Amino acid sequence: MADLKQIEIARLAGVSQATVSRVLKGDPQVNDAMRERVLAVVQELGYVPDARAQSLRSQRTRLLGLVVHRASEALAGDPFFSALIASIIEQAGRYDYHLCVDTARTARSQRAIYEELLRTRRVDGLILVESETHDKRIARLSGEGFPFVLIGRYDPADAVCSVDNDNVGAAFMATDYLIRTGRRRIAYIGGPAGLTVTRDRLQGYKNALESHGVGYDPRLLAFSEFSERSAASAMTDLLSLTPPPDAVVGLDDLIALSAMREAKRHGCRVPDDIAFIGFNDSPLCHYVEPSLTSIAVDIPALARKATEMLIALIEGREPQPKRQIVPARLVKRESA
Amino acid sequence: MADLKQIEIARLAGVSQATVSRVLKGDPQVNDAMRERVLAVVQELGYVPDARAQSLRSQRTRLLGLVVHRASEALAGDPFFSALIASIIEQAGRYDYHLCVDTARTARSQRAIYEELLRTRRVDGLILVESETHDKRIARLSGEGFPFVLIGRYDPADAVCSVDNDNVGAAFMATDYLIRTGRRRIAYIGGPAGLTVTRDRLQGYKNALESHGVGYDPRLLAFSEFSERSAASAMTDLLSLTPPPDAVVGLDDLIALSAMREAKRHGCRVPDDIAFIGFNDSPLCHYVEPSLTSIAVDIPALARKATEMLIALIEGREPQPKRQIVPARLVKRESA
DNA sequence: GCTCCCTCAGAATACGATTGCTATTATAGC
DNA sequence: GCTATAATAGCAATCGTATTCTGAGGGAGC
Repeated sequence: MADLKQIEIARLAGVSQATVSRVLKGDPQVNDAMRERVLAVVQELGYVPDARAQSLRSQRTRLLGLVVHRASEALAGDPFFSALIASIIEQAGRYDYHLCVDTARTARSQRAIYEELLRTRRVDGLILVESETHDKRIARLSGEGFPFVLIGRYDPADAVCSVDNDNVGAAFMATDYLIRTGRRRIAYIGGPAGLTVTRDRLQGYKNALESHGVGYDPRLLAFSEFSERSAASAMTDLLSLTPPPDAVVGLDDLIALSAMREAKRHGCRVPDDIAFIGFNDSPLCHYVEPSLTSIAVDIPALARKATEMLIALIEGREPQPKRQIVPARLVKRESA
Repeated sequence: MADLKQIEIARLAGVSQATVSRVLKGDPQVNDAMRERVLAVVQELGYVPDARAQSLRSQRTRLLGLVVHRASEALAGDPFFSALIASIIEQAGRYDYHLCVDTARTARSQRAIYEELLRTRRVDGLILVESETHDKRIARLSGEGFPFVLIGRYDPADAVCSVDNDNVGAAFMATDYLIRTGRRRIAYIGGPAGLTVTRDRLQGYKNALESHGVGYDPRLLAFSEFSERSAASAMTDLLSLTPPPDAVVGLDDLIALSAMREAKRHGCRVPDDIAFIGFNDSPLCHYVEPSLTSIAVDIPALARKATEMLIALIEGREPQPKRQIVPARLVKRESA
């Protein structure tokens, strides 16, 4: 059953191996009668071509690589990644590609990823997620002309293919919603100040304030590390203002959630006294109390665009545009 | 830089291509001086062998396949899978293997997995997660002698390699704990009835009841899909019993949380009126209110054993024993 | 000095599928 | 009837590496 080769099919069908190959590739230069004959044998024996040989000959593995720049422990707890992986698998499958996933946490494994996946031609292209310290790698990738696409990072300066959420628009949406529902002293708790995502969402926040003529108060800005304590402490500071904020836009669900907890601990009622909005619409949002209103990132769209761009690159087409933005969506729950 | 072949290295080092191959494979039958000479050229040019050619020649791709029998939407929200994937990647990497992930939910994708991954020899072996008990594919895999390992399923009858949590023991632990803390009408919300994990945990639940002489009431059993709605609806049904349950063992954290939420919506106080225990100890458990007591599954151990067994099979060693059990641990929080 | 053995590197081949080129046949056009 | 043309299948080279086979060279032992 297993371990059949084209040449055996050819022998049994009384044709040459080249003909079997042509039939399987759907080559029109094959007579119908002969095609039938070959297909009958293929069907009967359940022959499937050997991907290894095809890869060598065609110089294509039909394998995409997904590299996540995060330690596996951090990856482990984050549902964003299982969603992303699942979506990419699904999209890749539509084009007969498979997905090879790797994490690049240590320096050693970073080298490993790039060398072992890419230079060895094990995959036809790469999708990179959450790359931060990789500037040199990206330059190298571009330099070698290897097909790759970034998710969640962009650099207007370079002509690299990327897909990202509409962070400015998403923060605008959150802030706009809060203003429309009567909030006026809206605080923003960002992540580390250096991150693009922190800056972009701050911009969206400011845009919304301005578009409604709501005054911008820099004291309502806070920047937090990605830790529960840091977010809680930022919240405490905000609550000491007079008057205190009546709403908070958090950089992500965990920051918003930690802030919300802290506010409750200070006796604030949510959403009556103060409203909260997070980002990512993680499963967490459903389960906390009050449930957290959040800006949903359209992960399937992110995956679809990234996959399609990458496959286009692999197959020699030039994707237009090189940078794609996926719109976000407000998921209203109890906290705002 | 790219697209170097052994033969070019050979030419530059003034040796034959075979020698280059030998040096790279660490063949001892090669003179030190010549080895140095070759390695110098390899280093300088940054040559890496082509994995496609190696695969064809060696009949090994050094790629493991991970097949998850769940729709991508269900996979998406579940942190268990990102943890599992991350751990398997890490373990596989220690043996210089990479991981190819696929989902198998639709008939089309099932065919895709088995035909395209395995029969095409695209991967050297498979790890199957959450396969249903009556899976014909598994019989076929065994029949064709392909290396594969099951996670979360076993069948004492067949000699298939598998790794599983101690589901019976874990559910026993949960139920036993509830009984010891005074609960008597303990409900069990399983997943789909065909899954081994559903059955095993049910068994552990029954064992605990029996060992304490607590009566077993089949009306306290419910089976849910992996969706919030389904779990909530199961909970609603359970609450309509008289008397209602005073505790719930959920198949996983998401099911337990959905049920807990639903119970609270019905006015139940947790844990006073009703206690909840989930499985997987996902990050979620910390953040909900009350925080969820959960049975922690040792995912890294699961991944390590599965990966090691699979690689053993691939490399022709017979793993002993064929079935491995990973113990669980109770993480006590507020909900029970 | 000769044989024997041992070490080691090169030549040749295999892995299984694809594809450019060629050979054959059929058909048409004159 | 003969050539031009098209249709179609086969031959053989090729993809880049691993490995078997072969042979050259050197040292040891008599």
